[in-house]
Amino acid sequence: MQRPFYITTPIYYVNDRPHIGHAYTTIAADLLVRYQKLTGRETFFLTGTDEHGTKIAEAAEKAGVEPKAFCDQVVQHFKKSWQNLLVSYDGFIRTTDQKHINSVRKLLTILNDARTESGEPIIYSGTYEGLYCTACEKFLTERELVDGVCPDHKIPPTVLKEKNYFFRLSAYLDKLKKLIETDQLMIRPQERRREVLGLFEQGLTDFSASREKVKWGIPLPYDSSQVAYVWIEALSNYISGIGYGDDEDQFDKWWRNAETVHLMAKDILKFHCIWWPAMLMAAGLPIPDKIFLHGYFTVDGEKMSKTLGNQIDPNDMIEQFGPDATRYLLQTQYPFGADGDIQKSRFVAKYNSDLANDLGNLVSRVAKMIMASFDGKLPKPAESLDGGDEIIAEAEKLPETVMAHINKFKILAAIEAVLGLVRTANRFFDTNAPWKLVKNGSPDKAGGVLYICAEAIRIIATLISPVMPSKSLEILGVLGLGDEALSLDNARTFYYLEPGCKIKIKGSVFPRLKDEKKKDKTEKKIIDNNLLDTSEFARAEMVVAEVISAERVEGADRLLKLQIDIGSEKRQIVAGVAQFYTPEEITGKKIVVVKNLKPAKIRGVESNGILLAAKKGKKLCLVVPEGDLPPGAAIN
RNA sequence: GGCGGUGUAGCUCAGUUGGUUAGAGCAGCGGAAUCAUAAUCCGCGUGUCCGGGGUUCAAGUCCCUGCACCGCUACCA
Repeated sequence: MQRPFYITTPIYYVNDRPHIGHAYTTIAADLLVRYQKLTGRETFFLTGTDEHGTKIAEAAEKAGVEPKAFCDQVVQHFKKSWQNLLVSYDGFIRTTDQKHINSVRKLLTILNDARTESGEPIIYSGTYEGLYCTACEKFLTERELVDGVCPDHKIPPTVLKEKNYFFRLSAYLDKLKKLIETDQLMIRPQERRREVLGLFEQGLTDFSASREKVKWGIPLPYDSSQVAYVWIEALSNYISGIGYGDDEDQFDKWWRNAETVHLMAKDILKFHCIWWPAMLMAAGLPIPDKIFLHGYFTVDGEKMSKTLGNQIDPNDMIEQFGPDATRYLLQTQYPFGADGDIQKSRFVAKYNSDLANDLGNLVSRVAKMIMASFDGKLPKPAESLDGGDEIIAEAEKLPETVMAHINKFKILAAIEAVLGLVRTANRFFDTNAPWKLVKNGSPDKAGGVLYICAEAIRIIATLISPVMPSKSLEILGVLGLGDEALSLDNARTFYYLEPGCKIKIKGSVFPRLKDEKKKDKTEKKIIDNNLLDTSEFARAEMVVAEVISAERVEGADRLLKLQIDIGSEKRQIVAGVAQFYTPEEITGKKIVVVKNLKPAKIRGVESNGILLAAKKGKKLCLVVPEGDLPPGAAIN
């Protein structure tokens, strides 16, 4: 008997609607769990939402509702999206659920009482020092500051200390490192595992376990003036969602006795691969078995961004391709785990070649011929068909091949293996040409060809069902089967279909799509939102300037410090062009600068203005006046 | 600059612990067939496996080095 299988996605922060990134991870998890289910394994799939924190509280206030009510609304978008994408989770944990809160409080209590092997408390009190904006009532990172002031309130933050509890991560580092090295905590892909091990070399410090100033959160059981730190709270969802502190039997089953897998994108590597196992060790709980971190994708070679207008909305894809093909297309763009590029132009081509031409057409030609030549009844198998033994062998071997890939998270390889059988079946159909056999008076032989193809289709539909759950059922329906047929065991055995069973097909399973480009609509929308008033544009005072001298800024490889002449005066600016221009090259050039920009300090160097340059990918060019104009000439 | 990654056919990528003539899909060209969603099937690729060293009987596959690119990170007003 196999161990039960437990898989999670991260919980998603509800300050955002679900986007393609969320969808990608969640579809992958759903697909992996469905494959496990095919083998007959008991499975549990947990996803959910992260709903605490200052940002949420603020967003709720803006919307004029209580935080909880605000979250309730956003959560519906997530649930709806997952439903639309055929994601079938077993648990949906919200960090505002009472059972989550209870669970976190239990964990915190245990951690607070626990001691390290050398007898030190795991949780200790310390001070956190940071930049605090009194108007926001929150700590800001240096990165968030604009010109050294709070971007919202334009006031400088004060350096403030607050009491925090800390988690003694340092006590677990050696042990944890060994667990990772020995794969007892299996981190995949390998490059991510190396990255984690690299973090140990770079030094890891204890982290905050609580915050004092945050209000929307879970108060510590032992100090109600503090709230559990976001990562402590969020990571706990993986156990609160399966009964920790609530239903011990369930927790035993899914955490202590199951194979536990966390799936996520690589950005949250440190928290999951280091903090989370350390917390569990401190609490005396088992660590997860596997952590898989998939990569990031770009769209048409560029990072997704609103200004580029190259985002992919899962809902748009569903509208164009349907939920099954959307899942298929997203998972076949590049290998799972690696970084990759999604090219929208490939969607239609891939859909047509794989799904319409190969799979859909196979189903169609086989079913229609059975209907036309065999009265819609599945004919009997026949002997000695050209390539018959080979296709049967390939089909019977396929379940093992597919699962071997899936168990290594090689989703693309698994899918391609299934598609291989589709191609074999089309080839088999062609070489035996049953339509000729019918005409030549060998209907039995023709029937045998069709029987083998029908069986291949059944096995294909079963093995692709985790990727395309509803389309697979539609295909099985053509063969007169339902979801009871969906199991790996059934896929392993040929001659499952009874000769004589009714075969019927209505339309096309995957109708061919026209390859046309009609995305102008969305592009226009984005431009409209960005329209400027003439007066707004005029606020930027641009002038021609001459570079008098230039030098590199020490310790920064992108920065040049420029002394420039703007006619009325000489001033200094800092520009991020060092990778494209040497100081010598840029000296003497006439450039365009915005002169009425707030002064700023960059890398400790004062900058009074910004120069104009055009950049695309790896190329950057200064914007220069086409003719000869003196410094100070205004640009309108 | 630090850490990590990548570099194989026009494009997207496979190439397992080093071992025979380096593969697949897509696109392209030519042909066959007409059951089927103008879908399918067959044939066609001498690719400096980024460059340079090295280890080895043997390297796309290991080691060193250089270059290019990507991600995170610091700095990009």
